[in-house]
Amino acid sequence: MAEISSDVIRGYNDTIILFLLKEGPSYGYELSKRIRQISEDKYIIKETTLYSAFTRMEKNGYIESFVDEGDSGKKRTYYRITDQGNAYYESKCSEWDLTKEVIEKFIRR
Amino acid sequence: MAEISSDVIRGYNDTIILFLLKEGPSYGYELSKRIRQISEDKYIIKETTLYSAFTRMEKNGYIESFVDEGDSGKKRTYYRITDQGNAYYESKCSEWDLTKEVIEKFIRR
DNA sequence: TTGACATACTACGACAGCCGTAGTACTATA
DNA sequence: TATAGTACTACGGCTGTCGTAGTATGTCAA
Repeated sequence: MAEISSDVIRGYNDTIILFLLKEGPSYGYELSKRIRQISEDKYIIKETTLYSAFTRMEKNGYIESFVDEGDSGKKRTYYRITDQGNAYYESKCSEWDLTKEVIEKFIRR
Repeated sequence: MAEISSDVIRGYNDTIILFLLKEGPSYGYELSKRIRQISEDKYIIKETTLYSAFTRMEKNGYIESFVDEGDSGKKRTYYRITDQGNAYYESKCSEWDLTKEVIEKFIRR
C-alpha cells in the first residue's frame, strides 16, 4: 500500500491541527490520536512534528496555550485557536483547492 | 488570490516533471514553460528547483540525460524518462489519491 | 510491589527540498 | 548595438519533518 510521504503533508500539518482545534481546545496526545482516528490510520503524525508545530504556531499567533489538569490529576498544555488561526485556516483551505487543481493536471487519470 | 505554497508542491515537482517527460524527452527551459502553460500560470517553477530536481532524479534513476542540438545550433541537455521513472510516477499517482483523501478530511467543505 | 504500558511531553541535531542571489554565455531581433 | 530571451551552473540559507533519546507521571494486572 502507498504511504503518505511527509513531503506532501508538509505545510498541511498546521491546517490539520487548526481544523481539530476549531472544535475546542486540545493537547498533543489527544490530537495525535484524533488525527489517526479521523484519517483511519492512514496518517500518524510524529510526536516531534506535532510539538514543534505547536511552538511555531503559537509564535505565529495561530494558537494560544494554557496549562490545565484534565479529568486526571495530570498537568497538560492545552492549545486554543485564535482569530488569526481561524483566518489562516480559511486561507489554507482556499490554497488547497487551487493546489489540488494544479497537481491534478499532472496526474494521470 | 491564494498562492500555491511551495510546501505543498514539494515532493510533487518530480511527479510533474515525469508527467511531461512521458510525452517525450525535453529540457529545462521548455519544461518550465509547459508547466506554466498547463497550470494556466498558477504554478511557475523556480529554475533552481527544476535543475536540482534533474540532478536528483537522474541520480535516482528516474531520468536519463543526453546532450543534443535542437533546431537551433544551441546545445541543450535533454532528459528522458526511464522505466524506473515510469514506475515511480505510477506510485506517486496512487500516493496522491491517498493523500488527497486524508487531507480533505481536515478541510472544511 | 513490581513491572509493563499508556500518557505527556522536551531536547537536539540531521536531512531534504525549495529558493534567493548571482553569474555565464549564446542567439535573435530591432 | 543593446535588449530580451534562452539555457544553464554554483552556492548557501531556510524551513519543516524526523530519528533518537530521555524524563516523568498514571494505571492496572500478576
